Amino acid sequence: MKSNQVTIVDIAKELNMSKSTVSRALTGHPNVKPETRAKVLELAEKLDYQRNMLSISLITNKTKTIGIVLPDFFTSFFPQVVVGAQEEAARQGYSVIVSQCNESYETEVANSKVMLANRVDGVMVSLTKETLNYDHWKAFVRRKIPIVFFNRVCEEMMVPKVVVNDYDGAFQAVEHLIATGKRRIAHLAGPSQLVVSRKRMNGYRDALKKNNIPVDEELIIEYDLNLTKVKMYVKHLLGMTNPPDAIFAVNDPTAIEAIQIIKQVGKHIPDEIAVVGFSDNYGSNFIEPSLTTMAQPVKEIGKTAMELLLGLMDKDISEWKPLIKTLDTELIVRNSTVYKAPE
Amino acid sequence: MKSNQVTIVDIAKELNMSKSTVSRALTGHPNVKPETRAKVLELAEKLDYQRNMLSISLITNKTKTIGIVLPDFFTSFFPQVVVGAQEEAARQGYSVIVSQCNESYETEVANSKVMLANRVDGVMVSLTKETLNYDHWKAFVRRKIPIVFFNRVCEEMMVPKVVVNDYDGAFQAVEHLIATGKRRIAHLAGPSQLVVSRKRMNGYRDALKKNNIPVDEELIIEYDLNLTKVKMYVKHLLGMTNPPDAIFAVNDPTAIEAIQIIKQVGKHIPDEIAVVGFSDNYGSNFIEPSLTTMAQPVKEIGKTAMELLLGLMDKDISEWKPLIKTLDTELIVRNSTVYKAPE
DNA sequence: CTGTTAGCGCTTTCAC
DNA sequence: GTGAAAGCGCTAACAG
Repeated sequence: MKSNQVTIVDIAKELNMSKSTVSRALTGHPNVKPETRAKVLELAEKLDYQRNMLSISLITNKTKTIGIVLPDFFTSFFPQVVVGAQEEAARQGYSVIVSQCNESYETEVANSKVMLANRVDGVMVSLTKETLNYDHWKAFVRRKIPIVFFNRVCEEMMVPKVVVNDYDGAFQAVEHLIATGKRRIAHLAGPSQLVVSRKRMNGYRDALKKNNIPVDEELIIEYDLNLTKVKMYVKHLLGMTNPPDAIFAVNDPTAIEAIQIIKQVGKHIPDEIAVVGFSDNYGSNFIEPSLTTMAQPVKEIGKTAMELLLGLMDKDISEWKPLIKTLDTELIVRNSTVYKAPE
Repeated sequence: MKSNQVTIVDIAKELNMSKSTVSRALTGHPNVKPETRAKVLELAEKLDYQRNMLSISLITNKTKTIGIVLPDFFTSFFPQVVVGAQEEAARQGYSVIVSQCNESYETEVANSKVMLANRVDGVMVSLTKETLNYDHWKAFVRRKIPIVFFNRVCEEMMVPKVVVNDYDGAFQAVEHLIATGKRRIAHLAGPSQLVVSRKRMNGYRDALKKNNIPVDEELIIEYDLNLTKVKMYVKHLLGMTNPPDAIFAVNDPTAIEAIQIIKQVGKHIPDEIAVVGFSDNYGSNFIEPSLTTMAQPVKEIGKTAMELLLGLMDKDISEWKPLIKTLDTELIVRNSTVYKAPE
């Protein structure tokens, strides 16, 4: 089956010159007679010639393609990260292969193989909540393919990472609750294998301690982020003899779920129980009451990770400093902690 | 700079055999002595050999890669479509390059070039709201690269398309409003260059006509989907001497925006004014009041489009029937049209 | 069963 | 300035 794409040979034949000349004309090589170049360019334009990156990649051993591997596409978080990353990649002449893993470790491994087979020049990775083994990513380091983690990072690998100040964010969020008069603050935490979960947990604990509020382990529920379980947890918390007066949730979907349960039960937010989330996902501003949350600079995360990654491109592996970029979160106060009547 | 990846030559040299034998062993060719194959496979495993798809693609003129071009990543709609599409692609051994265009025609054109340069085997496309010229997509047809449109389709190109029954959906949505006793139903419509906008508009008009409700052009506002404008439109509608008692919005973000304005103004939903959206995006179920909407089978759309596309792969261009697959929407009745107290 | 050869589309020496 | 030849990593056609 003959290709339908115009090649350099086609142009060379048509113009009765060598392919090297055509190639030179096309790539802007200086040693070409202007007249020749013009002829080539004109015909290329006319025939709608497109360079075949495949062959170039084969020669240069570079594909100008970056792989992005994500745990999920469910909330607005990761898609927005992709937007930021893709913009930066495009700016530097790279394209992007995205795959999401449905939070499955197996899919993550499979996706990493796809990236390898497609010879990406680098990968930007956020781990699934199941991932405990990193061999498939270490393979990239072994092959000297740059890798940058973001959000859900792998602590044991000495490669660049982009995170937000989860500890500080959680700390601030909890201090905000304390400032509004709350004292029994529960924490719906994420699974401890995720660094973000642990950091947010620590921020939560330290904020309480700093304010001389004893940490009540009964108020801390660690779960696997399977949202269907939130109902049970919230009901349990509300049914305690000494129930919490606030909930700090590890992320917005959890917080939103919690708000809905609390409303069903008929408790008043924020007076009886306040809620704070994390990330400022799409929807958090229009749930009723609107959700107070720590906003993450989503596009910025994508952009930064991509910049870091592309910066590694020409460098030797020895220069891959395990640089950790920490971006700032921002507290967005909404009605789930401080009620403000609409104007 | 030497590649860091193990090649067939490396294995052949190590094992002291020809590269063709190694290649055959690796690809499962029958004519290889089991013993030889075992040796090759073992070493390949040990050296962590990965086939270079680039060279194979160069030979076969197939990349086993599908491009997906989307107008935006803002709502949950397109990311979810990607999930469905990617699953199906992976199932059939294809990987996927995704790019989103920020609703910009120029970016769409640029992205189409990237797809071409990367020699994708096919593309799945949903147009930006700006796109009026389709030359960049027609180039794919000219090169016999299969193309399938979905959601925001190009009517003038005779290629397969995946859509939902926008007309029927709109019709049903409006009839639902009428069934709840509404008579003055406004329509916040999308830009008329989008087929979906026109179809939903027609469904709206016909539902009114069928129920002997005169179409009042003053109640129809066509806009460019720039959400910041919704406030003005809704205030205008509510301020009319004979204001509408319901709004049918072209999509959920518009409807959600409208609900927030209506609440600000202090009108009661759904009694004074009901609202219906389209798509059942993430968030529509937990806005207060929750949004009645026509749900689209998102993942199904992605899966179907990918199936259609991959089905075209071995076919000659003459067999690309301009098949249009229409998937069904489903009315989800929530509190923005029929108030139901929580249990 | 295995080895040799040619070639995918392009760039890049090395000649002239 | 331009052409000829080699080669990126792999497969396929042709010999043995």
